[in-house]
Amino acid sequence: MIGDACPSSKCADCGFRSAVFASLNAGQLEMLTSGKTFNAVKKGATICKQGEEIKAFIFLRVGLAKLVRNTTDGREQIVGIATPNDFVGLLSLFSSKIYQYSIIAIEDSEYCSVDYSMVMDLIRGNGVFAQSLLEKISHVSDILINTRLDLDLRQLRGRVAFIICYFANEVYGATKFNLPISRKEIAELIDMRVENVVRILSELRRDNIIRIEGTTIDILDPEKLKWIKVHG
Amino acid sequence: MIGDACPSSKCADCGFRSAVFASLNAGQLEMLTSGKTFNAVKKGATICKQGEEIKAFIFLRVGLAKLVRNTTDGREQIVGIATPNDFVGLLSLFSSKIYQYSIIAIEDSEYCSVDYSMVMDLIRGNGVFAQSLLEKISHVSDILINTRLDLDLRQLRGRVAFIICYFANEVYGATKFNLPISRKEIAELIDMRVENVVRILSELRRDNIIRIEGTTIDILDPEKLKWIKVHG
DNA sequence: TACCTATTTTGATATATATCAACCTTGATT
DNA sequence: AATCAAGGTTGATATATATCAAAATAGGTA
Repeated sequence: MIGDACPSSKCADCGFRSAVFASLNAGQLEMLTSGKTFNAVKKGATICKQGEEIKAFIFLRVGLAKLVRNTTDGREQIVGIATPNDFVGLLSLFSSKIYQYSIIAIEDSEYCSVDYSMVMDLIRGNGVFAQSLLEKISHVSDILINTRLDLDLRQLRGRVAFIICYFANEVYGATKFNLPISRKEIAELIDMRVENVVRILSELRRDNIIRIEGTTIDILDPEKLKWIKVHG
Repeated sequence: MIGDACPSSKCADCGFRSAVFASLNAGQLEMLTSGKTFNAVKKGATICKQGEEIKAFIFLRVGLAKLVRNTTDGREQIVGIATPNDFVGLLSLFSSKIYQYSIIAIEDSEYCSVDYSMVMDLIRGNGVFAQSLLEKISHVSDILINTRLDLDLRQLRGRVAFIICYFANEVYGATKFNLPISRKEIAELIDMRVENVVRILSELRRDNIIRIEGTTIDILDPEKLKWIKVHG
């Protein structure tokens, strides 16, 4: 499960290149290729653990993961969802020596780890790369903060609608999808209690706004759902 | 009020140098010195406005400012407080062409503006500078996110205690201080209603945990306040 | 001073959310 | 098939928070 070769062994061919590594030259890409580690993990696997030393820069290539924070009083809080190409792994990379959050796969996933010191060398040696990394990390942080602020303004109905829209629009790009997280995890993600998540989902179903079949959610009335997300 | 000369006209002598600009060489510092604008503003002044184009990198040298977000439905939300040397002005600098938040002085303040393109040039030309900027922005974002997540776990009593402790410990370093923001602004900062802010402050006073004299707050029982902040 | 207006404060009440308890599903295991 | 554990669901109730109304206070201005 650890340290497999990357399917396309050259990082130059990897889909990620366009995203952050576009500015690297041939030599730097070669360094990256030989220094990275490819990993494939099953749903539920821990990719990195809160509190442990940061040794690598983590890239989600395929799949889905949750960022989890264990609070001092023993509760769990889901900080956000990491999707391929969004560089959530960057989050506290430069501000701390230890991971602020755990990253746990919520779908079968593939990711690459790039040695921390190698990334630092690339930053110092390539200003354009540094700039693009600044833009990425800034963007990821901004989205996270703005999402949180948006959620804070809403009451529970609006938060649940928000999260359904999020998975539909941002993650799956479809009105019908498999919810990758449990009711309890939804609760941890939007700061509410399991019972209320369930209750509100039931209400949305009763009002024919969504259909729930097992783990599948089907949005029947996107307009009404959006209205609840904004006003409710 | 705009474009005054900086008291110490060379950025090399400025207290900020140690913070981010330590890695700049003489020529780069000279460029910075000639390209920056120094500003002194009164309490209440708008330093930058949400939605406007980002043209400069803003540095708070002296004073205190609030980051304000106007929501789509007309409410105001205070994202955070900017203190001298903490580089809150960095927040969305690299992820957007427009300011995500307004910055408004809540005490008489002084700040410097550095042209956006100049900062970009420095990043591209000086990897160590880029790295230190990455660390700063990452740190600022991390604190903001973690604070928000902490607040989200608490109920109102805990949030009010949190904010009192914040001003006492992080901003003024004293148990007795002048609250720089109104009750309404406290409410906007920690997502609650003015009436409840007032009510809880009154409770804290009644229980001899704090004393309130006009705009001054005096923490009488730091231990109890901390307990409420954590458990309340 | 007298007169505004905004902020602060308190109380009564409605609404939203959490808690507690019970039961139902589902999937895994024996 | 029987058992079990975990997640899911619903209802009744307690608690927390928002809303509405009204009064007190402070600051600015004619």
